[in-house]
Amino acid sequence: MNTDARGIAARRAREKEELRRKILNAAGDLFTEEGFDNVSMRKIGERIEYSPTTIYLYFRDKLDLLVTISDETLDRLVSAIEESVKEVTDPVEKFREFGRAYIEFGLARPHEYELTFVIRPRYRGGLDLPEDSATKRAFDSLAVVVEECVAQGVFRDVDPMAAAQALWASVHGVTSLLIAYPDFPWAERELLVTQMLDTITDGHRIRPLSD
Amino acid sequence: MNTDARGIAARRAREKEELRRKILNAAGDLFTEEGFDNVSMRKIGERIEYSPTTIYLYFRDKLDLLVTISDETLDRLVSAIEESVKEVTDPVEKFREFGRAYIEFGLARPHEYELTFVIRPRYRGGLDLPEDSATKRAFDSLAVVVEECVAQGVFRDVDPMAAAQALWASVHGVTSLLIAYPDFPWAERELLVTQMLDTITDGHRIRPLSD
DNA sequence: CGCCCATAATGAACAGTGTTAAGTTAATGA
DNA sequence: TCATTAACTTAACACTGTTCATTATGGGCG
Repeated sequence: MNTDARGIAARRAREKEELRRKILNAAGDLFTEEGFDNVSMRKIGERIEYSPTTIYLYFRDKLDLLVTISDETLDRLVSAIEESVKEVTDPVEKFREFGRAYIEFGLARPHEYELTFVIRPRYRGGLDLPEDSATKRAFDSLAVVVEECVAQGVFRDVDPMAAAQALWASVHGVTSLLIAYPDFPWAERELLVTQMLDTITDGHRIRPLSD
Repeated sequence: MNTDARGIAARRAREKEELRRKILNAAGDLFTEEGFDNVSMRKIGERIEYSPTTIYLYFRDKLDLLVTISDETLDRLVSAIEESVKEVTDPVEKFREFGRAYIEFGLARPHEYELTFVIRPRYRGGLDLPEDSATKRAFDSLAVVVEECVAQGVFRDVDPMAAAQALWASVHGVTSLLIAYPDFPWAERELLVTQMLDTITDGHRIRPLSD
């Protein structure tokens, strides 16, 4: 979208986009402050100093807000992972880094993470993976990393996609549980995460280091 | 609670308990049929042919229903695991069976599982582990199994509690994701689960089977 | 300039929610 | 038989997401 164009129509378009962003930011902030269910359209309206019904001129409904916000979170998660991973060359370490970066992102933004991976699917079933989405890209590149590990003879001949999905499941598990049960008597967080990543990585190895 | 006693007071107590169960069953059925958020106290009342407010004579609020039902689910989960595990003697296989039985239970009752491990913590933070709870018992015995694996020299000298929690996280991850994203292009379910459990188990081994 | 019209924003309303408090009914012990 | 108490219901409150008719606003055009 060209936001630099001049002229009246362009200014109007800019203003519209501006308010859209304002709504999105207010909603996002409120969702993370109070939790999705405790945020009403009226509260959002109040915060941006617009009538609640104005929001409906910019978003279909409350779920549309959730989806839009969580899509942005998804993009940021993928970016963060790609950023973390691109420095690592060894494929096995790269595999491990995918998991580490994922957990780090989620634990740094617990509310956004929950919004995206826990709340959203309960309203909108599928995490669809259009061919060009950042999510699909991330998944594919993780599968490629697994293939490299196998090709190098370090990993057993596992199904790369299944291995990628299993890693996702594990890191999502630890992330979401740590968020959901903050008062559970967890083992020291660093130990828990490290040990999990070690175990999964070594579990794929043909011949792991014996301590 | 003595439900066999005779007399008027006893009959009354029985009737009260009966209605309590009726409410619980109706609520539980509705929760799994329609989802927690889509079930209103009025709907529950309608199903049992009582006024909605009657429910408040038996349960503090809607959350109390959720907590009570999910506590029962938790008990059944633990029982199912104990049942599955008790036949297995080899500690490593036992460790694996903990995970397998957990996933099996969750996938067989997806709505109950979600209610217990996804929805409930979003309303009531802590999964508290009183000393005598079934949950605590299950966790402890899993940690013991890990200790046995270490003692036998099969597992590396990992922190048993961290290993138990990491296994929980992984199996919760795969269970909850499979439930939450039914339309995701998952690898074949059996393969995904088996490969995950293999990986985690082998990841703990000092000397795994090389493929 | 002054009118018209599209666009933006709003207020009122609807059907639904969880929950409380006052009111009604029915069964019991004295 | 009567008063008491437990069980249950009715009415209401404050709130929700959302729709629709209404009002304001500001730019294009005669």
